[in-house]
Amino acid sequence: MVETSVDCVIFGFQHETLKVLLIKRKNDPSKGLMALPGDFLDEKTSIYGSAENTLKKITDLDNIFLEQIQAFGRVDRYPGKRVITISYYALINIENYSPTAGYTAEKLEWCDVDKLPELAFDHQRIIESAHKKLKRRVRYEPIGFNLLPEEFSLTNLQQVYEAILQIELNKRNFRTKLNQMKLLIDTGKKQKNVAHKPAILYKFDEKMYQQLKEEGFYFKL
Amino acid sequence: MVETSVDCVIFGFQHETLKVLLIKRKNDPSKGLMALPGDFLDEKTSIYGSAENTLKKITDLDNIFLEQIQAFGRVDRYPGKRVITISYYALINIENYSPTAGYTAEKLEWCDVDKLPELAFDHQRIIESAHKKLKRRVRYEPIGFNLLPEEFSLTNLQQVYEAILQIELNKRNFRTKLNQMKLLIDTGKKQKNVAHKPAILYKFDEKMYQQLKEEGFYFKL
DNA sequence: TCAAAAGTGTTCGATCTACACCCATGG
DNA sequence: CCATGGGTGTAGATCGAACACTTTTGA
Repeated sequence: MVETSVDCVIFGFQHETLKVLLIKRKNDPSKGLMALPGDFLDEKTSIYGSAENTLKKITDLDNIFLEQIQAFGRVDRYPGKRVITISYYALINIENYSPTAGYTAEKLEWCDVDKLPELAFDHQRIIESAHKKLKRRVRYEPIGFNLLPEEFSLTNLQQVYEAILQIELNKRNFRTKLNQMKLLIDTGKKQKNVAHKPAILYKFDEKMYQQLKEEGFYFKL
Repeated sequence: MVETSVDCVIFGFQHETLKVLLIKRKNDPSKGLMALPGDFLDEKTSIYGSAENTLKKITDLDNIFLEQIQAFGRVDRYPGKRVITISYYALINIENYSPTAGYTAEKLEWCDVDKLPELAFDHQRIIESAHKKLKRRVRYEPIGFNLLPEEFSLTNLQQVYEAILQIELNKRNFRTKLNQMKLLIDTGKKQKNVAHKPAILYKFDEKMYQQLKEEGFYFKL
């Protein structure tokens, strides 16, 4: 019999770098190694629901951006028995996150996406796939916002994109493009206590996004 | 216990339209309905391998472009028991295809991708996902070639892209772009017995593609 | 008054689009 | 010699990269 699990690649953004939330496994197999949070799939839960539950259990967050990556199913990916896994990636605002309950016994760690420790099973590959998918998705859907607090500056946003894509972007052009899209609302607020001209804080215009989406618009960075 | 199956969306190109290969189910559940070819996953086969086997059994073809779409796992997607499915899509040259053995008992049919009959389970949704994924993939990897015979004209190729993307493309610009990419080899041959200027036949330059890929090139239609 | 980062104007070249035109073949 | 689809040249618009510049704040 083939068993099925669900694993989550949880991305966060901190100190201008893209992070992944990993756990230290407290049980065999691969006890002690770092790994993606996940669970076995049970008969009464959809796979998407199962990913939501995993996310909730570990971060205590609801209503998070969550998208399937793909299924991984090589015969030898898991020791001892046949387990295929269906992987999801999530984008969260690291400020809202609070490590909780079910996972307190384990060590939780935000790791740099390009400085990963040794990982259990094929989780390294899964994270690579997740990052690759994110890189693509981010170019034609405005999902980068999910990694930021509700209010953010344009520089914050640019840094998110630079961290995800691992390239430098031109400030002038980045701002011009974002302006054209009309997806940002000026909150009227500004940064405080910064030793330079304070940046305007924006928020993402969810309604405009839905509207543009229906018109067949697509976000192009 | 959750069971796992693999389903294949097999795309072909004929009469200037994009087609999907469907079977008529000979057993319950959904006996008599049209559906995607697929199989249950067994313990000793990778999911990719299982998709390859399905493809081989139904088309007798090897070494085909085959890519995972995603897993579908709503609780009620399959009647009577819990079955999740992992879906793949394939691109084949319809001329090479020969319906064979394992499936002779069933009716096989190439259906227009936008005139689908009533389908079993959630296979309608799976095909829609496949088409959506194909639309995206085709814009940054030169996979359209897989739907054509070894030698083809530029008009053939343009029609493939128009059928996949369901839009009209400008002849002049399409050709200019393809020229820039240097992915085509002039075979020196021409069409015969056509009542107009015969078109030059090209083939896809596999080596050049690999080389460009390593250099980080990306095909942009 | 200085450093630091926010924010803007503008030029230049590449790319995309649209249209017009010529070419080779069978009937 | 005509209809048909193959194949090309080019002007104008649009887009993106790059650079230099002004602005506002805290120290």
